[in-house]
Amino acid sequence: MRYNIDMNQPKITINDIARLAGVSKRTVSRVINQSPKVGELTKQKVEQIIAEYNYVPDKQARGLASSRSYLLGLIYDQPDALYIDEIQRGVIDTCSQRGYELVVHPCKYKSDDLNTNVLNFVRRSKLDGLIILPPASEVDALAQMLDENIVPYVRLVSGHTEATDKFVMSNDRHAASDMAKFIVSLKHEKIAMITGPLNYRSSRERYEGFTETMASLGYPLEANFIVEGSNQYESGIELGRKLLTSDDKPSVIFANNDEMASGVLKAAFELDIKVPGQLSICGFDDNLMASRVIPALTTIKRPVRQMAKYAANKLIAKVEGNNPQAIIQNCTVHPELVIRDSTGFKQD
Amino acid sequence: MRYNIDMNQPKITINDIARLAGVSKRTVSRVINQSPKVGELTKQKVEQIIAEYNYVPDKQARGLASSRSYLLGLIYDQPDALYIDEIQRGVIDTCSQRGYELVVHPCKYKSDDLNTNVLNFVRRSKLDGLIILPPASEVDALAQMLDENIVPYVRLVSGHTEATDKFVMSNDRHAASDMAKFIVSLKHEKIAMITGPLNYRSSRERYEGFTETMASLGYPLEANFIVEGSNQYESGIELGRKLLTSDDKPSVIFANNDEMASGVLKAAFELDIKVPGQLSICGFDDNLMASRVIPALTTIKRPVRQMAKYAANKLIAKVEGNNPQAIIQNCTVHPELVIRDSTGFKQD
DNA sequence: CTTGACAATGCTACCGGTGGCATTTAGTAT
DNA sequence: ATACTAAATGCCACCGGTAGCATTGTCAAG
Repeated sequence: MRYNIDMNQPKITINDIARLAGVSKRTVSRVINQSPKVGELTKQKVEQIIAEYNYVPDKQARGLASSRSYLLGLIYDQPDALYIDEIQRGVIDTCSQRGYELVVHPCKYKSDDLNTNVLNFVRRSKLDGLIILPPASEVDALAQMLDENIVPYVRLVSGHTEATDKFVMSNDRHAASDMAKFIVSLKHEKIAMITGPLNYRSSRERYEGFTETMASLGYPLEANFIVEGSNQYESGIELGRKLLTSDDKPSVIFANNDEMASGVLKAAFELDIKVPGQLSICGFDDNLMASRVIPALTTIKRPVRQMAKYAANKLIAKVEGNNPQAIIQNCTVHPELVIRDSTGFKQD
Repeated sequence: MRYNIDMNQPKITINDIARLAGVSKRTVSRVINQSPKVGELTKQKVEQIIAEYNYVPDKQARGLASSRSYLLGLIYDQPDALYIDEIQRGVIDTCSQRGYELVVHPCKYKSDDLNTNVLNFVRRSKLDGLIILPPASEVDALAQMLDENIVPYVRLVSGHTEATDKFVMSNDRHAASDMAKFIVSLKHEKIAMITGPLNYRSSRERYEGFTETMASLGYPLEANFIVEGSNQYESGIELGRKLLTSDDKPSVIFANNDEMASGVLKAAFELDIKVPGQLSICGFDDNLMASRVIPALTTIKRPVRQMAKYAANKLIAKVEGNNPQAIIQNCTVHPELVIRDSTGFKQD
């Protein structure tokens, strides 16, 4: 069996290519870097030789000379492995197309030394840029530090911002609004929401999108039907239990994410409340669990992979500096309602 | 606000350290690489300066000169994001301690060009070594190719092998055997198993461990109570449905993994079969879902993080070449039974 | 026919380390 | 004291690229 590449045979370098093409290495370098000041003819000649010998410039040498690494970093904290996995695959897709590699870096976003930690990470491997996932992406101090140190980055966030060069956005507000409309269409009137931590932008977006739409449709949420959770499963259980054991029970609970929605489901089960018969439950994210849980959750699906690709492309555009267009392109993504089995018409 | 590191201020290099310590850069290099041929006194002096100036050698320069990259690659395919996330965190833990970075590389393990793909990956970034996750870790052709190309690697697998220098192992057989004993202790007699694809080593280990122990305890499984699944959720639903609609129903189903066990649970729900009342269900892996599903699954927990650390340490040992001890150390991990709500005594 | 301007290409000094070999220093046997 | 050897350290070429500047070539304007 043969492979295209044989690491045993001495690696060909830019010098070899230069010699074979009968030009100087400087010219080969120009071709590699798509410099405009190369004769069309020479360019073709060199490119042909490069292709013929399957030459790939050495990233380390390139990096050493140009202080670049062709390495992108992914900063995340989130315990939601499914989300991260999806992101990674999306980023890697476009990374490998464009000659970059992805280095992953989990961290605790609310630790005091987040900044130092991340900066060290960048510095250790001379990373060319960073993609930052929520909730770390919401830490402005981090972004500011990166700005100060001239480290290119792209943040994935919920909500809208004008700084399109630094964000890939998800219109969670609109999606939450859709959820509100859907719930109203089911004739429910006693509606509760378990929000995420309201210091998170994503939580606020969803919360506001939902409650505002609800109000505008004539069903403003009662104060005691709005509770703030932690986005954790356990929090869903606890708050679900609380909502479902009060005298005045809601007939539908919208949770800020699927984790908590699953928790609510668990609480309902414990309390012997039928879903969706006596209670409808909705989540947000459409993570894997959402469809595995019984009954499967009605939720909102974000095009996570797409966001990842947007982010990678934008970041690479920033790193490479050409194509200013791509840098400022508005990358906003629109999550969609997914109706499954955890919701139903109001029963009396 | 100040950070330890300021990327704006010119980076200090080995030359600076050499000058400050009053020695040649070669000596500093020796200190960095822990060469034994440095005087104790000079060594301390240099180390002190290094610490004082927070000097970190440039990976690219180092790599260029020594043809190393301080980058480790993680090869995986598996759709189980939770598993991958856990592995990543484990690997990264030890990586960062030892000065390495992790580059991730998802791929389709049964594609024809797996070998070329992986080799390209290694070559592109001059990776120092590879950690290979199942099922890609079971592809011998891949390992062989890596051997031929002198790429260090460690494979994570289920089962045992003597080549302790190339594997981190999980004793799934023993764990499956424990599961068998547990089930027998619950007085069940009609026992079914949904295996994984039997061309996977892990599936065979679990299958054999379970059925052999069952037989030795006097409850050999009937042929029609052994069915082969794909490890996917859907497969669990389908096979669960099949087993539970036959005339002769099992009172317990052991699935090769939690994904399929969840599928079985779903099937039971559809068929209005109570779990664990009428049917007990067990899984394997203890992935996140196992505890979220209702009822929570009795399953087997692998110390995944630990395996990841073992793998990273072994790989680094191979890469660095010193410490032959660590290279051949037997890294076998023992998964444990986790009893939750999906199993119960046989009812009549 | 010169000269200038611009395009195309080459020369070469780095980038920040490593490693082979030379050199210096110190310790030991004779 | 002298020669010899091992330990400690320095010198310098090199890893494979990039980039500033020099050089060569071409064509049009003067």
